[in-house]
Amino acid sequence: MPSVLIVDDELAIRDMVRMALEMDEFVCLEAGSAKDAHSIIVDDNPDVVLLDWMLPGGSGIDLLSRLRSEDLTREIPVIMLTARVAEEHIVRGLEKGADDYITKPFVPRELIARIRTLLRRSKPELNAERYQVGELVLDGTSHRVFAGSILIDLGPTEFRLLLFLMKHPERVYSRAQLLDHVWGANVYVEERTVDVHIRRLRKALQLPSTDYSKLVQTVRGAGYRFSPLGTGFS
Amino acid sequence: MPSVLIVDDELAIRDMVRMALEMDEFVCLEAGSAKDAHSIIVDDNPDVVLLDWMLPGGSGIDLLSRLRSEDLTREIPVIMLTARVAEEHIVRGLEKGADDYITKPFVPRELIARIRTLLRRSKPELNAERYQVGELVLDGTSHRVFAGSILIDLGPTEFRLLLFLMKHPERVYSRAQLLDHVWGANVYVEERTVDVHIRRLRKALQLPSTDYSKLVQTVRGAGYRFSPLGTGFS
DNA sequence: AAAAATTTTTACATTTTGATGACAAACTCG
DNA sequence: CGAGTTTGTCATCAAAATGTAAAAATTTTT
Repeated sequence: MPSVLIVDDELAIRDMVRMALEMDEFVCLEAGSAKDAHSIIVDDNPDVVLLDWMLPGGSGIDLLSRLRSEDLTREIPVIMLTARVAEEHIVRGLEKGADDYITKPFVPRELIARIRTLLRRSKPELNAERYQVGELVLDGTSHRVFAGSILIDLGPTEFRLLLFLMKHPERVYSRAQLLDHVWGANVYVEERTVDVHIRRLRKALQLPSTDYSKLVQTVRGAGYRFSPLGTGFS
Repeated sequence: MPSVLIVDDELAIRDMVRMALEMDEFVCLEAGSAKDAHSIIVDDNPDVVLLDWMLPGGSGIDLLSRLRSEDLTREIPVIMLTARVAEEHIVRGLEKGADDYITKPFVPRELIARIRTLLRRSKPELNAERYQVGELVLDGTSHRVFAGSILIDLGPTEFRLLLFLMKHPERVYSRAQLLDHVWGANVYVEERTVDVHIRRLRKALQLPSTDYSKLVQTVRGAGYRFSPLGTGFS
C-alpha cells in the first residue's frame, strides 16, 4: 500500500486529508513543519509528499529545494497544496521541481486521482508491462497492440480500456468502476459512454483473420469482463 | 428514480435548482431550513443532499456535522452550494465531510453531472466472493457459474438468487424473505414470482451430465432451501 | 377418492438493457 | 489556422430479462 506524507501546519487540514486518503488505499504520515517533514521523508521514504506551500516562514519552498538537491530524495514525487489565488506560487513551485499542484479548496476525490496519476508515473513498472492472450499482444512500452503481426489501431481511450481489462482478466467491472479506473475518478461522464468505447474497442479487435472481440464480454446487468475462457484463445 | 433534497432558504434558488433537476431525471425534495432538512432526510432518505452553506445562523455547517455523526445519515452524499468568494467555507465544509462542492452561480449541467457522479459512487458494487459445492462453483469476481468445466448461463436475477442461496445453505427462506434479500427490501413483486425464478434457476442447473437442480429444494408450506445434504454432492 | 392447498410450468406482455450508427464539440498535429 | 481524430451524447433497434396470470401437476387433507 502506497504511503503519503502530508505536510501542513494546520492540524485540521491534515486530518481531513488523512481521512480522505485512509479511506481509500493509502497509508498516511503527517508532519506539521518542514523540519519534521524532512526527517520523516529520510526515515520512512514515503511514495508521495503533499506539501503545503504556505508553511510558516516560507519553509515549504526550502523543503522542496532541499529534497531536490539531495540524491536520496530527488525522485520523490511532490504535490503542492496552494491557495487558489496564488498563481505565481504555482509557477515557482513547478520550477522548483514540484510534480503537480492542487489548489485549496479541493475535493478529496480529486486529490486521490492526482496521487494515483503520480504513482503511476513514478512506478512505471506498473504501467509499461506487456500483456498477451493468444496472439493478442498489448505492449505498454511502445503503446501498441498487435494481433500476431498485424498492428491494431486504437484511440487513446480504447487503449487504456484494453490495458485495464487485460490487466485484470476474469473479472467483471461495472460501468462506474470502468469510469473510475480508465477515465479517472474526477470526471463527469455518462455511464453509457462506456458502452460506446467498448464497442469501438471490439470493432478494432475484429480482424478478417481472427475475431478477438469475443475476449471483451458483456455481463448483462453487471458490466464487462475480459476473458479468454471459452473463446478458444488462452 | 434518485431523489435529491435541496436545502436553501431562498425559494427562488430552490425553484431554479428543482427545475433543472426535475427534467425527468430526479425527484426533488425541498427544505428551507436546516431543521426541516433534517426531518426530511430522516423521513425520506434522499439519495443526495444539496446543502446551501449560507443558511441563516450558519446552521448549514451544523446540519452537515449532525448528519455525519449519526449512523443513519452518515453515508448520504452531500454537495455544498457556496458563493464563489467564500473559499474558506469550502475548506471547512470539506473538513466536515461534504463530498463535493459547487460555487454559485453554477450551470445546471455541471450540477447534474456532479450529482450523477456521486450517485454512481454510492451504489454498492457486486459481491466478489466464491462459493463451491461439489463441482458447482459460483464465482462473484468474474460473475460466473461453473459446473465442473461447463459454464452455466444465468440471468441476473437467477445469479443473485443462487448467490444468496449458496451463501446461506441449509436454511429455509420464505418467498417473502427471498424477495427481501434478492430483490431488495422495498420492491413490490408477487410472491409467486419467486417460484418462477426458482424454476428458471433449476432449469439452468439441469445439465445432461449432472443434475444440480436437486440442490435447490422446496420446503412445502415454508419456502426454499439450498442444501447439498442427501443429494450426493457436498 | 375427492377436494383443497401448494408448487411447477408454460406462455406472454412489458420493461430493461445493451449494441449500434450518427453527430457535434473538443482536441491534435502539421 | 484547418483537416483529421477522438470523444461524449443521443436516438433507435434488437435482444434479454422480468413479472404475471393461468393451466397443469403434485402433495396434503378430508
